Amino acid sequence: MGSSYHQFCPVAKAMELLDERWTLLIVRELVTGSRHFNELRRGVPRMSPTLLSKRLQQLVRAGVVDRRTDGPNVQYVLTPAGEELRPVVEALGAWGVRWIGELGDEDLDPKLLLWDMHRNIDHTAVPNGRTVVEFTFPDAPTKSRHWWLVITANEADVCDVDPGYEVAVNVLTDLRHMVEIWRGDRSWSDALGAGTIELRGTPALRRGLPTWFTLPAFASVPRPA
Amino acid sequence: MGSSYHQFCPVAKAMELLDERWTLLIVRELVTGSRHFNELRRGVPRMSPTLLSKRLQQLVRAGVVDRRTDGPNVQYVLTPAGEELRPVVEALGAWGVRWIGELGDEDLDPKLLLWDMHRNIDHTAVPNGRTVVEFTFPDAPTKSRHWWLVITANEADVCDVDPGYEVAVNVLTDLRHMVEIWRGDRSWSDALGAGTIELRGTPALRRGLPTWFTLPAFASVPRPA
DNA sequence: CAGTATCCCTTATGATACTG
DNA sequence: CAGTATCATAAGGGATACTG
Repeated sequence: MGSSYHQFCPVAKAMELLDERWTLLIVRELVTGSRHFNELRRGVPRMSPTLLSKRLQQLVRAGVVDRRTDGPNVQYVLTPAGEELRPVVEALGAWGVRWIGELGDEDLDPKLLLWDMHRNIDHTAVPNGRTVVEFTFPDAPTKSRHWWLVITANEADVCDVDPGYEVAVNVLTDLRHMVEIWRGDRSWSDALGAGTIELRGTPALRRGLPTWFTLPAFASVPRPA
Repeated sequence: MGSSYHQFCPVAKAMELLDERWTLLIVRELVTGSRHFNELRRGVPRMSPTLLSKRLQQLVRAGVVDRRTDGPNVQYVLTPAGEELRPVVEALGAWGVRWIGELGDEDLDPKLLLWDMHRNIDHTAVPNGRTVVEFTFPDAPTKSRHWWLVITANEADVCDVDPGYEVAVNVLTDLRHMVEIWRGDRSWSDALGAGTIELRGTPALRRGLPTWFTLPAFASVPRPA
């Protein structure tokens, strides 16, 4: 646990738990719906598993997370106390998207982007059967230039190798532009109009694609003038 | 500045700035209205001035705080971006007061308590002229057992030595109980009824005293059943 | 009042490899 | 899948004293 501030103020008491590196990002992952250890890892890929494990234990001890085991099965679930951290995460997201606009190249992780998109798919909007979306980031290093999202009725998988299925739509854009759309810094239609992003596929599928994804909540936060 | 999470998520970007030790407590102080270096210090007494200075510089660089100089006079003021951290601080306070109830003895700092009370006085409720409130914490070590609040029309001073003026009301209670009232864990009337706190003075002044202070915002947050 | 200057030292955490 | 084990480094930060 973080060391004490020696203050009775609830802000200080809350931060004793929450100001440690990574902690609130794990809460964010849990709020987003991740439950399994390796699922959480994908949301915080730069964190060592040792540290993730330690943080989860701290959150359990703090009463924020419940660790449920069912045989070999392990789940991490937010307690009521943890669930009430959602407004904190949302407030931070809203603030961050308004006031920390500048992203470094270091912040642009295609794997993280695809991971995030894959769990925000509106399956009711995607055509029936199997739909494959290919992402091509011409500016990315060779090995992280191509990604595939394989979407079925109630699942979606991220691939960094060609799964071999027919591609419905190919999304061509610089990684940064795709991230900007995803964060709500720019709308699909703006980016398409400006030509910073290109969709390849049948007109119907190209028109449909932007509706297949539900942008994160903070994307709709109005930006400062 | 805190090191990068290498994530484009605004929660992560926000936390790169805010998850460093003390940072959000300084923001809390600024939100509360403190402007001067030594005024801020009193709100985070366990922080070394070097570190406070460093944090303030970080906040200035991040565009959250504006450092204004007028000759020898220095003021730290929240920018619009900083002002918008208020909801974050409030969300943390509301969460903390609901879910981090247990205070260690280490968290009970009488100086901090008096400092916090002194800036939350409703001067319109206090009798005209000079009003002195003495606090006696029988459980505290000798040197921090007695405190005085000297309230005048538009000022209030905290003293740890008897200022010599006539005392209007003497508040007698364990430090912990006073903190509980201040945090809203318990109401004045509850505590008075239970006898965990005692007021000495004329009936009118004793009745009036609870109205002289405006409890912090989080005090009114409903607690979990 | 508004900070700097040092100094030491713990401990947090990144990196990597490994296990049931 | 769900973690543990180990290690070495950096640096974060506490304490204290001092200055214009």
